[in-house]
Amino acid sequence: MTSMNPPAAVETAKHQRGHLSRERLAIAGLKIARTEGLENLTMKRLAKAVAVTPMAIYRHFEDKSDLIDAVLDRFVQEQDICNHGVPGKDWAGWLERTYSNMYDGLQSMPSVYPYLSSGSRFGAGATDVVTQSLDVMEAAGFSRERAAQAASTLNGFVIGCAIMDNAFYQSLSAKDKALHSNLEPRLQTGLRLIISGLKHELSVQS
Amino acid sequence: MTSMNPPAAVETAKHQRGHLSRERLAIAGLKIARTEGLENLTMKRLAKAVAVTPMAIYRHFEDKSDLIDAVLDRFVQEQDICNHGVPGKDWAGWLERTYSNMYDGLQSMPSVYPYLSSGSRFGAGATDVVTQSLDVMEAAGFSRERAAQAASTLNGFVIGCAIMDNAFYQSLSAKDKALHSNLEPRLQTGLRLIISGLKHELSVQS
DNA sequence: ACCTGAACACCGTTCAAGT
DNA sequence: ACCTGAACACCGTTCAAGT
Repeated sequence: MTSMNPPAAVETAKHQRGHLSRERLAIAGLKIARTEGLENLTMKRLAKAVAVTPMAIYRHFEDKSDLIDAVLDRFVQEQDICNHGVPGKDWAGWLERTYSNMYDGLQSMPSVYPYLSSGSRFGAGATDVVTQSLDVMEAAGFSRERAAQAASTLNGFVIGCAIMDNAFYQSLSAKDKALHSNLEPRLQTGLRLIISGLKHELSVQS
Repeated sequence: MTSMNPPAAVETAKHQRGHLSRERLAIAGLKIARTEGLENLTMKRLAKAVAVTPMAIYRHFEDKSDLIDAVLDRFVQEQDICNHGVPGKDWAGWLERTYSNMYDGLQSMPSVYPYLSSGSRFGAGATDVVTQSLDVMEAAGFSRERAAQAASTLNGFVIGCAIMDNAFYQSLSAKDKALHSNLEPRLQTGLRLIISGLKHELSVQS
C-alpha cells in the first residue's frame, strides 16, 4: 500500500530535506481530513503521510491548532464560494447562490462542524466571503451596517442549517422525522425567507 | 480544597459502594463541564471528582460518548427552555421566547458547540422543545409539516447565531468588527424576521 | 536551518482480578 | 454486582541531539 505503482502524479515531490512547508503540510492535512475526517488529522498521522517525524511539523506550525487553522483556511479557499456566474448587480440572486454554495461546501466535509465554533479561526478565505457580501449589498443600496447584520443572519442560518441537516435531524421522534425528510429544500426556503425580507426593506426605504 | 468545611449540601452522599449511578455521574460531569469546559470532561477527571477509579464509570456508561450524551441531556433539561410565562395561544411570542431561551442556554456553556454537530444526540430534553414547538404552531393553524419546517429554520438560526456570536465574529476585519459589535440584538432581529414571515403566511392562508 | 529520537504527561479503553 | 490495578495503543508536546 506504500508505493508499488506510482499513484496518480499526486505526490511528485519526494521527501528530501527542505521540501516541507506550511503549504505542503496544509494540503496533505486537508487530504487526510477529506478522506478520514478532520478528527483523525493528527500530528503523527500527518507526519506519516509526508514520511517525516512528528516533530518536523513543529518547524512549520506553532502547534496543532495552528495546523488546523491552515487546513481550514485551505478548505475554504478551495471551495471558492463566491466564484459563481451570478453578477453582483443581481444582489438577491448573488446572495442566494453564494450562501447556497457555502452550505454545499460545509456539507462536503461534515467533520468541520465541531471546528466552526470556537478557537479555530477561518482565515483569509472566510473573511473574503463576508467582505464580498458586504460590498454587493452596499452597492445594492444597503448601509454597510445593515449589510453586516444581514450577512450575519445569512451566515448563522447557513451554518445552523448545515449542522442540523447533519445531526439534529437524528434526534427527532420517528413521527416528526418523517415530516422532516420530505422537505428537502429547507435551506432554499430559509434563504429566500431572509432575502425576501431584505428585498422588502429595500423597497420601503427607496 | 477537598473537604474542610462542608461545602453547601451539594455532595452529601459519601463514596460508599453502590452509590455510583448514571444520574450522579451525569450531574458531576455537568458540573465539571460548566466549570472547566466540556472539552476537559474526561473519564479520569470525572473519576477523580467522584473519588473512584476511571473504570468504575464503565459500569454505568458504555463509553465516553455515552457519558457525554447523558451530560448534554441533563444540560438541556436543566435549562428548562419552554418553561416561561408566555401562553401557547400567543404562538409568535411563545416561539420568540422559547428560542431566545435556547440561545441563552447555549451561550451559558459555549463549550457545547463542538458537540452540537455530529454524533452526540441530544436526548429527551431537546426532543421535547421541538415537539412542544410543533404543538403550539399546529394549534395556531399551521400544518404539522409546515410547523416542522419552521421549527427547523428557527433551530438552525439560533444555533448558527449562537456559534457565530461566539466565534465567527472574531474572524472579521477590524472595520467590519466595529460594525458588528454595535448591533447587539442580532438574535432578536433574526427571530422576528423569521416569525413575521410565518405571521404573514398565516394571514394569507386564512 | 531543518529534521530525528527518546521521553513525558496525558487520553480512552481492555482484561483479569479483587470484594 | 460493583469496583480496582495494571497494561496498551494512542494523543500533543518538550528537550537534547544529529546533519
